Amino acid sequence: MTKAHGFHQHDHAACISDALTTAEAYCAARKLQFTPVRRRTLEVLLAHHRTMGAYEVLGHLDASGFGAQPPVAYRALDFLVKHGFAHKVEAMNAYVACSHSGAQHVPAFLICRQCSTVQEAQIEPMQNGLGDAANDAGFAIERAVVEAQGLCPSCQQSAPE
Amino acid sequence: MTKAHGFHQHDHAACISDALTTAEAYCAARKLQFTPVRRRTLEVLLAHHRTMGAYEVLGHLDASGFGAQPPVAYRALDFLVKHGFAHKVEAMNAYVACSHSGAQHVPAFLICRQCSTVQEAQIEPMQNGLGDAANDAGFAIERAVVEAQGLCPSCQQSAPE
DNA sequence: GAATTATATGTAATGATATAACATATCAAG
DNA sequence: CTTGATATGTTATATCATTACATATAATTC
Ligand SMILES: [Zn+2]
Ligand SMILES: [Zn+2]
Ligand SMILES: [Zn+2]
Ligand SMILES: [Zn+2]
Repeated sequence: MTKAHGFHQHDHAACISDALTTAEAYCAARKLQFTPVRRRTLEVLLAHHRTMGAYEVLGHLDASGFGAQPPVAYRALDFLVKHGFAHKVEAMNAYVACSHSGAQHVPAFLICRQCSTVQEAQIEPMQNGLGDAANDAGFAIERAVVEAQGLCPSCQQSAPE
Repeated sequence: MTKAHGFHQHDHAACISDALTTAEAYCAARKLQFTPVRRRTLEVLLAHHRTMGAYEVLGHLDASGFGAQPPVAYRALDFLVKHGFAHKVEAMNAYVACSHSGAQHVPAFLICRQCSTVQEAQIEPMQNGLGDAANDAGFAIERAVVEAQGLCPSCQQSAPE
């Protein structure tokens, strides 16, 4: 089975299973608790393979027998984001599974304003001009949010404006 | 009078008056309506010289005799953002007056996680690796959000952790 | 300059996103 | 087994943002 991954197709089943295996191994190595609700949250993000709001994720967790209140989703999502298994897309207040699981990276997103599809890209940490600005200011960067908004290939055709 | 601007001091009164003059001229040239509520909103952002939530801005507008309901602030802020007089810091759901008023630019922010001070920097649009990723994907970038989170110079001393 | 259209403002109601606080349960270490 | 740390569940509340609609002002057309 294939499914859209960003703007292309790919083997979705393998993609899910790889990401779960990677997360499991990462947690085992660091003695992090990859608990059922955290695992299920990652599964939900991976299965949908697009950005999801916390309440949408929560609906799936509730349906799977976990708690039904917002902190259930927010805590699991915070765990996944903290350890790099998922990212928060700040411009959408939404979450997405990481497409480069395992690799340490600065995530960057291409967000289509028409169809809301999001593709994760990788950028060079200090090669974006921001590093220079931070050095000049004496600012110590810990995390970077890089999000581009525009039109994806297919939406450029349907809305050529 | 001087006031913190990002991480340094500067002549704040001149900074406010320059930005208002620039906005006024820009609007006059394009026949945009720089109405009292829009002007006051920019004044409020400029006077505080830091990020402000929409409801905090709304409080000042209400106190100045404008409407007291959220759309009053959101509409004025949207106008300012649309025309480049202010920016939204997505990672904080907050707004800040532009520090480079008049110049067309891709805004980038250095956000201190401890004191919440935000400094605006400028980056080269297509020189940040994101341009390459977008070209590869056939994605047409219209707008970019670039926000670095970390510790500002003074907070590095007080929290050297 | 009156009629028409577009733009802007004010308000009420609601929706969407996120956290604080606290009780209970489970896990890790001594 | 006891203790302390971590994780989960629930209630309530805080914070951010929009829809819908009425009224007012500005720009355009005749
Ligand atoms: Zn990633
Ligand atoms: Zn699209
Ligand atoms: Zn700016
Ligand atoms: Zn600081």
